[in-house]
Amino acid sequence: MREPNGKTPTAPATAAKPVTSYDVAALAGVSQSAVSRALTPGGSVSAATRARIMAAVGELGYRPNAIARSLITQRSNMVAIIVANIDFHPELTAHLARAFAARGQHVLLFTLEHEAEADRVIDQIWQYRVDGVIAAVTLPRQHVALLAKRRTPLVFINRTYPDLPTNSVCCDQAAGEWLLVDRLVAAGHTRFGIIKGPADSVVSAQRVDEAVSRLRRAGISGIAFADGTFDYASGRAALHAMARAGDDTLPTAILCANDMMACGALDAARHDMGLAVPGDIAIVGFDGLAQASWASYDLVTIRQPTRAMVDAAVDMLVARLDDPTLGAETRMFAGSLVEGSSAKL
Amino acid sequence: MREPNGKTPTAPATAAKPVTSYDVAALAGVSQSAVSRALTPGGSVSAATRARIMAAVGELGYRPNAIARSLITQRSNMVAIIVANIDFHPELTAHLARAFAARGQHVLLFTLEHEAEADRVIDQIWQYRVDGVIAAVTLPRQHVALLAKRRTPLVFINRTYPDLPTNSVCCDQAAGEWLLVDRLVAAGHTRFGIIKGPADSVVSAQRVDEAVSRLRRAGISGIAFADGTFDYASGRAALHAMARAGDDTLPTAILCANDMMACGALDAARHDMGLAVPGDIAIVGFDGLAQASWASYDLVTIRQPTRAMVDAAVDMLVARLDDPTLGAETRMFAGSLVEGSSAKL
DNA sequence: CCTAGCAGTGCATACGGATGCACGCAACAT
DNA sequence: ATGTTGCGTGCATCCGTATGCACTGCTAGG
Repeated sequence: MREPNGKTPTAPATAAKPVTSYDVAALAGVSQSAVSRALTPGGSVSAATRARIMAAVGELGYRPNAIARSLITQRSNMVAIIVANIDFHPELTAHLARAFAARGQHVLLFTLEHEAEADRVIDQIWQYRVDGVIAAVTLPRQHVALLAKRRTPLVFINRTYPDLPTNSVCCDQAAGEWLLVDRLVAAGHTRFGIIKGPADSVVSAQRVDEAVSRLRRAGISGIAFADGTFDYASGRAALHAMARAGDDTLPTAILCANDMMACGALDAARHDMGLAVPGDIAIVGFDGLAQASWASYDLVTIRQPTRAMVDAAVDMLVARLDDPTLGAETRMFAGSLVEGSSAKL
Repeated sequence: MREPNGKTPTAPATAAKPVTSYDVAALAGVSQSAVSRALTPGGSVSAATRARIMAAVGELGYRPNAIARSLITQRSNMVAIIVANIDFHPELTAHLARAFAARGQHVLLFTLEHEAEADRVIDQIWQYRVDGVIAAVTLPRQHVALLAKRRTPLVFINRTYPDLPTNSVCCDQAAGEWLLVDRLVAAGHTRFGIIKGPADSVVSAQRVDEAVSRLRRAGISGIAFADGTFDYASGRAALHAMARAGDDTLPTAILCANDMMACGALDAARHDMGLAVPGDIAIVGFDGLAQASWASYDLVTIRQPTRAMVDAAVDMLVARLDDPTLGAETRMFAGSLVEGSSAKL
């Protein structure tokens, strides 16, 4: 059963026992180590032997077992990607997957809805001995420390830990918000509203804080706030809430913590309240979401250079796989103003 | 170096050699097999021993090595997900990831842009000895056959192979298109246009074919066609192309192979051509994309029950992991008509 | 002609955990 | 007191690949 019998030189369509390097070695008349060396780029094998082995590989349809290889080499060639809610940045995940595939790394995908799930995820990540981690979520500090202790490279996207040496690739949220605020102020707006993202999102907090401080600096007070959860419906509801709270003094400019909520707010203004955008009210977002530039919205927003950021993150991680002694690094990218028609600038 | 010396009862913050079940065994004063059994649900260990082992596990921070476990158990607890272009169905990937996480399976994500990449992907999948595969893309028949031969369960989403016994979870595209066509015909439309998806997409082909045959059946001919690539810009461009080609006889109803192109077509009509939707032209899509129901678009479309389909696919796959002898099965889901305002029905 | 060097090869072992098997020991029935 | 269960435990082995080491020839240098 173990040995191929003489009647079936080519593999029969039955049962298909997993074919190992020993099978290849037997067929090629060499040792298992020769097979291993023949398949390793730097392996020391004669051309003739390699040819015989390759022929056997082809005949048996042998593929090395990555699991077994990982066990011995102590490298899984897998990286974990942790995203908070994939719906919000689909292109990010897609680009990451492609970029890692190009580097010969495989992607283990983890999505979490609440920070509490981070425990479970970190546990799994560790068990699978991934080579590195890309996190587009905020992880508890103890987990960051744990990964550092395990010498597992970790690169954050759009978040940093001021007191922890972490690698990260960020879009300059401050510069982006300042630009938006400055342009809106210059356009004559004095009554501002801000639609926040979820309370546990550092990205939202950062954007909102920067906007507020910049507004204060411009001498503007009496900012209206409304809470959202980064999704369309919450942006739409937030503008309604603002209208209810502010009686008839709705702000003339609304800063949204992301594009999706800006789209919701825009629809609330235009469709629900019959307001003209940007005539009666200006609405701006942040992210550079594809849909935000669709003609019906055509948002004024800050576009993050997602592709470049992803490439940088992958570069940074791969560099640390090759040389674990590299120190912490933060690469900052500038967002670009998208001059849409949802605000007169 | 290998043995913890007396000076550091708790692990020092340096170097952090990987801790194995042998380390735990030594600390707890038992054999390695006892450790393994203590961590296995059905393991035969006394309560006292288990407690000692668990204490040691906690002290050392031991986590079993999933790679090593996979090697011996012949189960990686990983499933591969292959998606064509994650941007188009972000929620699909997200739901899959969550559903599998809930079943204790991990997700290896593969994205491909062209079918040619399937070779590479299948190779990788095989090397990692994944337990199963979910494919939201069309794979070459030889690869389907290969996976079947390797006894790797495979579940397709929204595609079937008429002559191959494959598992799949589908949304009834025919019923959906028929419903759209019937309603539009009943509403009095006689001049139809169809915006196709990419040529290599079976989903597009299926939707278009069903629409065409239903229109013929209703005695309608002279259908205008335009090619798209499933994305927003191509939908917008397609309507322009149709207007150019058809001189001044633009169809009064446009069937789009997906929602994203429908959004593009709608913007082309409304913003570029100054047409009223649905007054001058009716536009319908297919998918039930989140953005399609945003107020600015409010598309008439067929919503696929994505969550239910994903759950079904995961159920189907997991069932086949537990019992590989299960036969091929296809589960069909009905889409639901979303009565938006992009067409008068 | 002798020896150093080197390319090729096989042997043996390691990676880390799961599991069949045998054995020790206690509880129970006879 | 003896035989029968059966639980808890350790020993040994296995999964499939990579790699250090020893060994074989063969070539080149002296």
